[in-house]
Amino acid sequence: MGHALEFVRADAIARYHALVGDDVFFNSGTDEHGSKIYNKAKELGISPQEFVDQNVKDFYDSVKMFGVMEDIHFIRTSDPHHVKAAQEFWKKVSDNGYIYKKNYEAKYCTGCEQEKTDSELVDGFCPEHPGVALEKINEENYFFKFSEFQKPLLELYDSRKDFVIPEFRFNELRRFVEGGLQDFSISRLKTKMPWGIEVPGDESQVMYVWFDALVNYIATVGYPDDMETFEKYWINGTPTQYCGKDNTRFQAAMWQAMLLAAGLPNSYQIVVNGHITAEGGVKMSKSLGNVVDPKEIADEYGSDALRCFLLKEISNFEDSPFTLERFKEAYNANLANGLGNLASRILTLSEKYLDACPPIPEKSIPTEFFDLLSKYDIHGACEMIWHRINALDKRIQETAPFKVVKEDLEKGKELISENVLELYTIARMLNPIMPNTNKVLKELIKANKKPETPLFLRKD
RNA sequence: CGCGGGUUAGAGAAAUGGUGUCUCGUCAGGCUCAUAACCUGAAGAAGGUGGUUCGAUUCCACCACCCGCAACCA
Repeated sequence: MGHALEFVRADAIARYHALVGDDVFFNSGTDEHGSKIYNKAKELGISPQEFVDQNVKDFYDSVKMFGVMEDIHFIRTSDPHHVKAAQEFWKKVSDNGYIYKKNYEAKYCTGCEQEKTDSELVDGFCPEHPGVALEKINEENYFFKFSEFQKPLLELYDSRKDFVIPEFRFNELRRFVEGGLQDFSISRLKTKMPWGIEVPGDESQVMYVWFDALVNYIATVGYPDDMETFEKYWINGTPTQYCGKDNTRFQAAMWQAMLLAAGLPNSYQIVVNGHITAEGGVKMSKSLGNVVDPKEIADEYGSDALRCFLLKEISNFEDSPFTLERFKEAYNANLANGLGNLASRILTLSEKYLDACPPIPEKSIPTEFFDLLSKYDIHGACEMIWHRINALDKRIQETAPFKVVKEDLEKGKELISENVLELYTIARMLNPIMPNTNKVLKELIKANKKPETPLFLRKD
């Protein structure tokens, strides 16, 4: 579900930019390297490549499932182009003197047959094998001189007031960087973890997964082959990254340091979402049985309904709960009783009394709406739409065109036309939020036809 | 005193230094164009203690509770 949230929010912003005429390059991708993938594939008895090839289908499915823009670019970190980009990037960073080889001491739990990080240990022991002493194993890894980037990063943060959205995440990040940075291991011995991108000039090592994965942001816009596209969208554009709050450091600190190390311009903005939780703010987890599958929601209610919930009911940046109960409630209120019913009552009148759809003005979306979206206040933008929906319902009640039209046809037609036009504006504003509904509603209005079946059927 | 976030009606959210807004739910009334929908009205709320202020839900301090993070899983 968290994945769906990021996908849909990024898509809404991309659609907003497209709507105001910006040239949008919208990208998403999958990390396909790393030990998790490798182990899982081994478990299934297939090659890692076969495994990720299978997984990628889910990803393409979700484009439809979540109503994501069809011209989205999609990068896989196992793409040859990405592999080349990652190696090229590595060389750049290495040539600039920010990569070195160092002995790396790992703690290995013989009980789990796994390396353990300090944060995983409890009182110096593996929590699952508290009696078993940890073995220390040594290996040579490549390290990235992250520590040298404290100052440059802080300078970057100072020079870009809105570099990380929202502000409180930015503060959090700044504190982290101010607290001092340590160099990171960025490679693994191939003999231990063969599924990764080979380190240039060293066949015995592969890149550590996040190092290669982060490069996808520039690989997708052409780096290093198509520098024209790269220049257009990365150097001269406003490359904006979306991530969950758990990913802030990787995107807003490490990746930025890596870009500096390679002598490339930084990202423009990092937008950080909160997490979706289950009932009561607890984590969604299979063991607790509180997982809600976005695909099931989209199947039953449609992608627009899912999007509407994720964009309108989920907080912009804080954690928010997603439960089936809340979803249904919101669906019935916002879509069935609200938007759907409103469209139905207006279009029934217009089909009956108007000869054709009244002339539609070229532009009618208020600039305040775009202002909200430019600040990533998607929730606020939705509030604005639903405020208009409510106001229109109210106006119909008060002006009673259904009554007036029987006494004074011309006056009644005038009232109905006004309502149709307002409905059209609402439909337009739905473009970034609910792209299908935006289309369907505009078509109905132009054809002066009431919906044959309810736009959003009430569910009990 | 490791860092950060949160605490607003029964539930979920928003805004705000001066009548506290929205959605769901509850109660009463209205309308009939509409998807048993829609409109109006009512009841119902700021964790605690101090401080700044003419005035604090909003700013500050402290306390309580909840939640993230604390770096090689991304």
